[in-house]
Amino acid sequence: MEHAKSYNTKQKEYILSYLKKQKDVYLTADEILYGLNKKEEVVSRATLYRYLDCLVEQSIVKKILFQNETKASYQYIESTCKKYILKCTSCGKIVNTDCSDLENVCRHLQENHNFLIDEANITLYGECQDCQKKEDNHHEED
Amino acid sequence: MEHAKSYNTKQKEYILSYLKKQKDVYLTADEILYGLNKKEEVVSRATLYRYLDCLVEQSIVKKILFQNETKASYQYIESTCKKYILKCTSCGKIVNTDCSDLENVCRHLQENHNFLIDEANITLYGECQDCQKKEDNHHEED
DNA sequence: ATTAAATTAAGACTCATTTTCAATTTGGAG
DNA sequence: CTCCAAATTGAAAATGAGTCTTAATTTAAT
Repeated sequence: MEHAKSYNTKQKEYILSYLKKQKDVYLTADEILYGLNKKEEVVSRATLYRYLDCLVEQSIVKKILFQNETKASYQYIESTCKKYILKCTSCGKIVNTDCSDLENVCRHLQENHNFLIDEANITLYGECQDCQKKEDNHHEED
Repeated sequence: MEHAKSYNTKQKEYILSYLKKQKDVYLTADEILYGLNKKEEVVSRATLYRYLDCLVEQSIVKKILFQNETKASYQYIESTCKKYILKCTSCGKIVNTDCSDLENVCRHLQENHNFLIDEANITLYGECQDCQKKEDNHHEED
């Protein structure tokens, strides 16, 4: 009997419904607090963190600590159908994709490397198209 | 002229040569400090962090913040020829691989999704072979 | 040997997150 | 509905990784 009984509270309702409304966005705790405050749905920082942990535990919310960031980001899992995250290390832009080739690699890693990838938890870093173009321009200017 | 002149010091020598000796291991700042202390090659915490930043900047050392960990881990880049990291979320084990399928996906993402992946910075999470077996056993017992 | 610039160590500081604890809320039993 | 134990909350203190400050030391070029 791991989990105790759970009570419904307005704070939980505020937090979860706020996250559900966000589309394709990863929000930090501060951003969530700010968004809720604007709606006058005030929740304390401690409660937010506590409930986020709980939602992550239940696989309702995804928690990501992007490389080179100090704050964690959260997303309601069904808010995007695209699974894989590509994050640009230059401008920070996030591209969600469903690339089937990546899916196939996961199958390959399972079958040939005996490693079962958690596909809901893949983030690749690199440079987006715009930033690649900017790089090119800079080189031409030199 | 961005960078000032750099001096050689025994602290830098201690840190870099310690990292070079490690094979296929990712070490936290604390682990590096502990290792150096044992060798009586004492370096202050501030110096360690400062020099690590510098090594990361120069792409001599790789810095990774694994999901669900609070401390960053560091590795001398040439200490493994295998590029990609598979990390087991059950037991924490790290498997380094060179899987060419993964390499091909990176090419595909460049050619078809216009995203240039940083291949030196790929970590996938999942379950290693041993932990998958353990899971199976538990299910049989139920 | 001199000296300016770079580096160091120690400890103060920051800031995201966690913990503590007293006060409040929830929901089931009566 | 009323009571009450258990769960939850908010405020503030605590934690802990990493950064910054400062005075003292080291480096290396002259």
